[in-house]
Amino acid sequence: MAGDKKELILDTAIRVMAEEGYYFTKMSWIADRAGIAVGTIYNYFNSKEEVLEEIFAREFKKRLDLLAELEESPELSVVSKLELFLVRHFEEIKKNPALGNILVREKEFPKKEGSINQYLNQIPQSIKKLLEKGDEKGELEIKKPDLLAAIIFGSIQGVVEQAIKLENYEMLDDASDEIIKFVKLKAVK
Amino acid sequence: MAGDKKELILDTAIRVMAEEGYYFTKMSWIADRAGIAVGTIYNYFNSKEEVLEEIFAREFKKRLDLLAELEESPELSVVSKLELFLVRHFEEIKKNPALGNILVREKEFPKKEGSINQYLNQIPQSIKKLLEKGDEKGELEIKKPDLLAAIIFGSIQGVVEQAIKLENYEMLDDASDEIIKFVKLKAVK
Amino acid sequence: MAGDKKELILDTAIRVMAEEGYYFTKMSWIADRAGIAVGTIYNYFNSKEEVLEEIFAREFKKRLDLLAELEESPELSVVSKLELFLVRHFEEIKKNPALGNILVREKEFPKKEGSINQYLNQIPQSIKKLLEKGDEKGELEIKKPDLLAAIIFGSIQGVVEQAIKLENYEMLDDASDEIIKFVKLKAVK
Amino acid sequence: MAGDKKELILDTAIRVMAEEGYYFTKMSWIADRAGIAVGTIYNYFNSKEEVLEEIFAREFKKRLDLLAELEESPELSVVSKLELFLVRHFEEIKKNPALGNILVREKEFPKKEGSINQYLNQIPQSIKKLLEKGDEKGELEIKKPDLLAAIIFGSIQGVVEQAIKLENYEMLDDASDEIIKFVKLKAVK
DNA sequence: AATGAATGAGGGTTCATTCAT
DNA sequence: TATGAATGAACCCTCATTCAT
Repeated sequence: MAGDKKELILDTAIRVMAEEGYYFTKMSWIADRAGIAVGTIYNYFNSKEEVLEEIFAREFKKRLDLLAELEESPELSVVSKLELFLVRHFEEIKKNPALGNILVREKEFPKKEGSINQYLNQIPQSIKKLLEKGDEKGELEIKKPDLLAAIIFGSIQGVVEQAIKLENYEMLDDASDEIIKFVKLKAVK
Repeated sequence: MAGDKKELILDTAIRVMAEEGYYFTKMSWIADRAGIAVGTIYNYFNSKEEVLEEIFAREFKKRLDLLAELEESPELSVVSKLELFLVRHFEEIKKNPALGNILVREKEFPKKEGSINQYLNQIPQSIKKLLEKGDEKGELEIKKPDLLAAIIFGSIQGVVEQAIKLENYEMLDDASDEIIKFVKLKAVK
Repeated sequence: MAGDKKELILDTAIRVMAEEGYYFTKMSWIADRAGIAVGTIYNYFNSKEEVLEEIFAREFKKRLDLLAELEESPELSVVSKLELFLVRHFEEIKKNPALGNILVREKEFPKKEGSINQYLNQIPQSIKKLLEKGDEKGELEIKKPDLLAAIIFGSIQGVVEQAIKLENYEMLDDASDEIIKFVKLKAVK
Repeated sequence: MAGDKKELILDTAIRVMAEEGYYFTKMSWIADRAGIAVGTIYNYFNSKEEVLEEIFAREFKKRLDLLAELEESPELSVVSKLELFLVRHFEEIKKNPALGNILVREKEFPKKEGSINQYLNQIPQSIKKLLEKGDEKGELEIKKPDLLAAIIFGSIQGVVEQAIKLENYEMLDDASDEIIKFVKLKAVK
């Protein structure tokens, strides 16, 4: 019940923020769209920023959990792991493009530490680790893991961004295939 | 002289916004850092948003001009064109990372048409056109130009973003090479 | 039983308000400290202000009752009456300094008539009446009863205030003695 | 000019807060009464609380300066010093009773250190020091300086409070005389 | 009688923008 | 052109109060 209310607020916030952007979104709009009072939002969140943070925290947790899970699957090749990650990520975005929009766009919190930025950094970090593991195992040959991780993460973001902008969500179906081809360039034949 | 003042304001705005983010940046901070009065900014710009827009307009104009120029160079292969574009872009970012930071991060203007978004969309559009040209000429085989353009543009953004975050600007030197390898995957042998 | 709950609320309110001040005290804090729900407070009081009013009403009733009782004791001199009043008042404060703190500090209700101010005015009024009675009886010679009552009432408040601030409650033991010396200055020898 | 605006705000704030109490006073009322915009107040003060603090700081500074000045006048007896202090204080209150009202009433800031409370404590402290000096010099015999200072300070506050409540400002003319009689009780023969 | 989540009016504060000098 | 004090609409957040359970 209480969980439902928090969920309702988060879902509504995602929709409003996706349409308007975090900066333009007014707490009262979220309340109106959710059919509740402004004060109610503050029974579940301490601030507007915290609402956005919770969205990021939840979604990035999902991705990081998946990455962690994949990392501990010795039977899978690194390339397969990455592929599985991409497929799942794009599936999620397809289910909720509004969410993707936010995840891809809101990057304006350069100062505060315990915030959105910490999440935004963890994905490329994890991708980098995965690539390095592939190098160690002799599966891949990675000279510049930071660069490669940056490219892969950037590709993911770029695809989501364009898919939403062009409202062409089919693009997401082929995206993992295409990005993975790039990784395979580094495969030790 | 008047141009100098406008330039001073833009340069200062880039630095402040890169550090703080557009949203957090106060007009008075820009004025203080530039050593001028707030009112003076409004002699050269109509609003805070316009300052950001001018930054985007200038930088994207540079890139779009280059792309247009390249497009009209029949002697160059499409891959070379893209490569030249990437090299130049990363060079510019290396010269002024603060600028890169802004270009990559400020995406929160979903509503207004005549704004930042129009620029952010033109680059992938141009890349797409370039790829399609390559396909037409039989140089490349591009099945999904939107997707590929999204990946390339995303890669560019991702590299800049990580280079700035990790303060590893050498990454930018190798970035074009790496991204171009990906395009070459599509080359008709 | 019901009385106990009301008493519990008042006691808790006194403690919280003494620590934080009426303005800063939140109804939820009182509820938390009392181990009850906020709503329960509203079963016994109509508003936050009414809680404070009840505290004032009760404490001032005690003092005014005592003053009325003393007034009707023809066997006592006016000086003795005042002395008894002071002794009892300071005893009470010593028993519950938190209460004294509130009584002395909360004076911010200048507008509403049926409120705290009515009580705060009654004590100096009663002191004044007592002094005038002494004058009529030829026991004292009081030229400016308002002024003298103001000084006596102010002294009482001042002593309580400082005793609490300095956490020097022994000060209260000697206070009546000292203040009464002042009244004796007006005694017709 | 800038000083004038700050003075205007302070004067208006004193009047509004004297009528309504700090708690009830809205920043917009002060602005309206002063004929300026709300924002203008914030060009001179950082918060509502700071407005009140400045009022206290200024007025208490005047008193403390006077006390310090008197302390360094070896030709004056301690009793004369106290008398001069009282006379001046009551004169000031008579000139601006609204101010007196605030000084006497606003006591609700029990937590924050660098605030009103620091001032409210300094006066009794200074009076205490003065009394102790009198004792050292053999002019007075003070057994309990804390208590006596509390009584004197309380008397002062009480007189101001009643004078304002009863709108009987003549009371202030006789107040110093009366209070000083009390101090003289402690004079060595 | 007790609960505590929901309410929403209200207010302090911010800050882009203006304009008289 | 440059200035920077003045402006006031706008918005986040608070918290006393309510009421369905």
